[in-house]
Amino acid sequence: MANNEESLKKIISHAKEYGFVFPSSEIYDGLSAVYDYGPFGVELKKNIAGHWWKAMVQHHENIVGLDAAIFMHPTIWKASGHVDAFNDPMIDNKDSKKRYRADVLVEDYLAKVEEKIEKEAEKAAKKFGDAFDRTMFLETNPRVVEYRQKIEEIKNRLYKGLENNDMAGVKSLIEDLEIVCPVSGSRNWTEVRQFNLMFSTQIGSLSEGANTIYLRPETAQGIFVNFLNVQKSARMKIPFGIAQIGKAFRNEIVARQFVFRMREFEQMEMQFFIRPGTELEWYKFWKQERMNWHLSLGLPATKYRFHDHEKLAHYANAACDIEFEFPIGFKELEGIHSRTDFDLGAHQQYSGKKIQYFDPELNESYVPYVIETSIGLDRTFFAVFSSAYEEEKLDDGSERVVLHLPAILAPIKAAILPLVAKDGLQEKAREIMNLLKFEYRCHYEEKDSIGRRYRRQDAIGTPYCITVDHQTLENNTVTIRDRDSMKQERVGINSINQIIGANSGIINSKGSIIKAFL
RNA sequence: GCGGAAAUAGCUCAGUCGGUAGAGCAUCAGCUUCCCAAGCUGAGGGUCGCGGGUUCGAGUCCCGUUUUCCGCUCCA
Repeated sequence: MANNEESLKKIISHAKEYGFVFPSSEIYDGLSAVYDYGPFGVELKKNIAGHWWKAMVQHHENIVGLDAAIFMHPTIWKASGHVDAFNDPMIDNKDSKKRYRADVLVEDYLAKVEEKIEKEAEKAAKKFGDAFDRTMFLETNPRVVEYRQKIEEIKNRLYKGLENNDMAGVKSLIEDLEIVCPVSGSRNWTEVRQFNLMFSTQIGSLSEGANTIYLRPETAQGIFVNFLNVQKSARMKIPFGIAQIGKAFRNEIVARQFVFRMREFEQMEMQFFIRPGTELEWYKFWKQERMNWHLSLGLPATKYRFHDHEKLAHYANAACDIEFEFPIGFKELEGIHSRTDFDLGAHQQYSGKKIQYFDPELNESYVPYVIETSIGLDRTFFAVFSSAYEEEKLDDGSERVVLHLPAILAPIKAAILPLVAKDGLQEKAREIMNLLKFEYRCHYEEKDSIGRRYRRQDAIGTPYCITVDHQTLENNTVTIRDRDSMKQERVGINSINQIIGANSGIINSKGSIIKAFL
């Protein structure tokens, strides 16, 4: 564990020092759990997203893309269950460290008062026997009336507080009632906090009456509400999928561990629509298909594992995670869920619009079932970056820091380096740079010794260094250096393009081509 | 959110008893022209996270706060 802590720190430092990831708003002390991607980070991230998009949309004829807006109609979040499930006021007891729903604490208190009324009523019933009129008693007995007034008062304050988002009011209610923690028995409470997972903002001018809308907490709903648009416009037949890459926002209580859990993050999701009854078959298919994609990146297979969910979410009838061994341990990287017809069904109900598919083979209409694959782009970045990082001890006793990034994902595909900055080598190197730069992101560098320049490229994961030397001027050949083996080969200038192209396809770190997606 | 630890240059860190802000690496300019970092010369870069307090004087002591890491908690 100590080693992992160390390695996480080193990875964060490296990410910052070499322009991959910066803490957000750093000059203002930073913003908790928000990060910015630097010049090389953005390239790596875009390459990951592009690779995923290709694997999903380009390589599967029955998957199409979508880019839905972050703002969506508020009712969508009612239909999806996000509003109800994540709107609770919470309070912690500082002594027992237990967390409670503030409204439940108050309701428990009310239940006790009700009990007292009940006891009074029982007592009176015994006393008066057959002559006891319960309704009359409840309305006239001074002690009971007092209790009932108190209940009304408390309820009023509670509901007013909840409705107006007045958490301080709810807190003072708990204080006034002298509610104690059932565990510690103390009244040492924290403030009441609304644990709403969703960020909200207002849309429309205030004069028109502002409406609260939410920043989407997942991209999936944008796909569901566009189901018919996509299916009809692209003439899709079930089974088919809709893929989307986009930002989502969650107001996490604890958002930590570098880019693993951020408040603003990017998801790559694909919802696959199928015939009801076929979901377990497709679930199995996508489980394997997605794992194949991960393995095609060439990171060690031992770093991946499935984690099947035993406790299923309200919408799912089968679910698993693909977990990756981050420096912080095995954690969720991607989720694969069989969501049944929960989402489309809910939107059909809430919108009042029929969301069904007419299946010509069955000659009937139905609400399709859904298999979801949802992967965190930032997490994939973290997975690739952290497992690529190596402090390598070399045979000559020296050390280098190298990122063994899959060539297809590397921010810079090749560095063009004149061996020395004279004798016309620079001009020749520029020529080669101009040949390559329209096809690949390349880097030209003439400063410092050649060895130092190689190391700099190693540190940002550039798979190839192309060195122009005096021989280049004579016979148009260059040396091409492989990042991982540090071996060099002399090749003709006109074959460079092909070499980079072939190897910046889908290869693993050892250089062998993975066939799964070719 | 609770508890613990930390915060000094881009990175890693030193800074003694409270007395003028330091190093290595990195960066930049030049020299060198060499196929795997650490050759030479020079330069830039810091309100010591931020705000108070104690003191003649605070990077150093005290309080608060922010951020980060760890544990707990939470997590569709």
